[in-house]
Amino acid sequence: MAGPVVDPPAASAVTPKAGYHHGDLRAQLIAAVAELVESHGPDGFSVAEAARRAGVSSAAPYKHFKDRHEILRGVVAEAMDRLHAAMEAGAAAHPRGSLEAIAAVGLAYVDFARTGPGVFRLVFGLTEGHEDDPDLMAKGDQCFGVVQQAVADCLRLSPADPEVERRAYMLWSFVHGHSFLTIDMKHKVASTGTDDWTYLMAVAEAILRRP
Amino acid sequence: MAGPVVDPPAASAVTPKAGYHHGDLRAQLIAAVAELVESHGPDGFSVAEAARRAGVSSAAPYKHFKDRHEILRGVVAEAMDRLHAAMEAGAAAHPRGSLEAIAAVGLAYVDFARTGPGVFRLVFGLTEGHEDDPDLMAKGDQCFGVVQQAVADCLRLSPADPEVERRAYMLWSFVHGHSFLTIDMKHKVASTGTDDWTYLMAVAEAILRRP
DNA sequence: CCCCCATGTGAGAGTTGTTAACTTTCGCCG
DNA sequence: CGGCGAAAGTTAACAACTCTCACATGGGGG
Repeated sequence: MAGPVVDPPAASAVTPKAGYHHGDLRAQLIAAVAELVESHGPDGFSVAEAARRAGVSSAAPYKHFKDRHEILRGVVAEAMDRLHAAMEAGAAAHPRGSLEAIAAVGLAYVDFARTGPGVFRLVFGLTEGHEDDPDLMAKGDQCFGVVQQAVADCLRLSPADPEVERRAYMLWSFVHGHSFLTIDMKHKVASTGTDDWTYLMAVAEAILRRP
Repeated sequence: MAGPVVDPPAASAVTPKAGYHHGDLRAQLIAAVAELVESHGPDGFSVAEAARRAGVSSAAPYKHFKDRHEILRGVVAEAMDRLHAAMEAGAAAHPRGSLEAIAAVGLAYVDFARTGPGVFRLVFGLTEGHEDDPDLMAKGDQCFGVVQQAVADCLRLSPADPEVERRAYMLWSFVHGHSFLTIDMKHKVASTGTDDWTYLMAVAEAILRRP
């Protein structure tokens, strides 16, 4: 790729290092890359620029990551952890088995997408050399697990019940689709006619209170 | 980027040119890029490699596209046309206003995603310099229009009716989400427990046969 | 206290994006 | 029919980027 990747080649939110040994480079690189992905799209980042932002030479990142793809994977892993935590928190904020708990999980998902559309798309668009990174797959399953558990609680069934899996999948498609559409079409917002919470409650009700 | 972008640096499905003047370079570049995106991810393509595949010098593409982003946009535009056509065809294959017509539109969508996951993701992940390319937005609206029309027919209301918009959006979220999940988790397929058609019919019914 | 190795630096090879100046070919007009 | 201008290709060049290798550094465990 040619041309400078960013507008102000310096200046960043990640505070640079202190001495020769950085002490926290790996995390700072991930933060810097997340920022870049957010502002310039998934292929609008460069290892070099991330290094610059962290205040290290352009070769330093390769002590922590095999190649640029591995950095992306790092960003995704971190993001999925955050997503998982947010979903758990959403569920925990309401009585177990309530529809509210389910809607809250969905809302956490949508909020996650809206506050970091670039990273969100990265998370679900990663298909380079890591189609089946076991670590990422595990984290993905962990997230789905939250939905599954909430649905199981609501239906008073085991999480492994096929009926639970079916409805959890339905719910997730819905939330996932809404998240994507909502960040793709920032124009014509409020296509739902209502706010997210009401919308998600309606969906949860429709999917869970049926034969 | 470093390193060759593809495995066999030559050999391609797009047959190279004939004489000095290629005659069809623009289209062949788009085809080549679509192939690359499909096999190496959205940022796994390079203008140079696309040119190589089309049998021209690496500067030739710039006679047809301003920069690499414009090539991507070309790929997306072509893909959206195909998607739109497939959706229309799906709707046309069933009686107007039937649930089947709606399910068929959804199935076209899902099939499109499945047969070209890379391009599909590209279509809905394009956020570089063209967040609001009027041409692409128009094509997007065209696609949503098919859903909207099918829903309107089914409910016997005007496509502009807010109720139609609301349900069309719901339906689209669902289909969109299912499409994404289906290509993301190729593993644990058939999470729905049924085939796509049955699934989509159930969803259409649930969303359209309600207060 | 000292040495070791994880973590940094610098230079360099190879690739890419993009532009500029050129050349070739096609079709059209006098 | 000749030539000419625009469209479409080529080569050359530059800056940036990825990634490697040999070397430097310094903090923590023996």
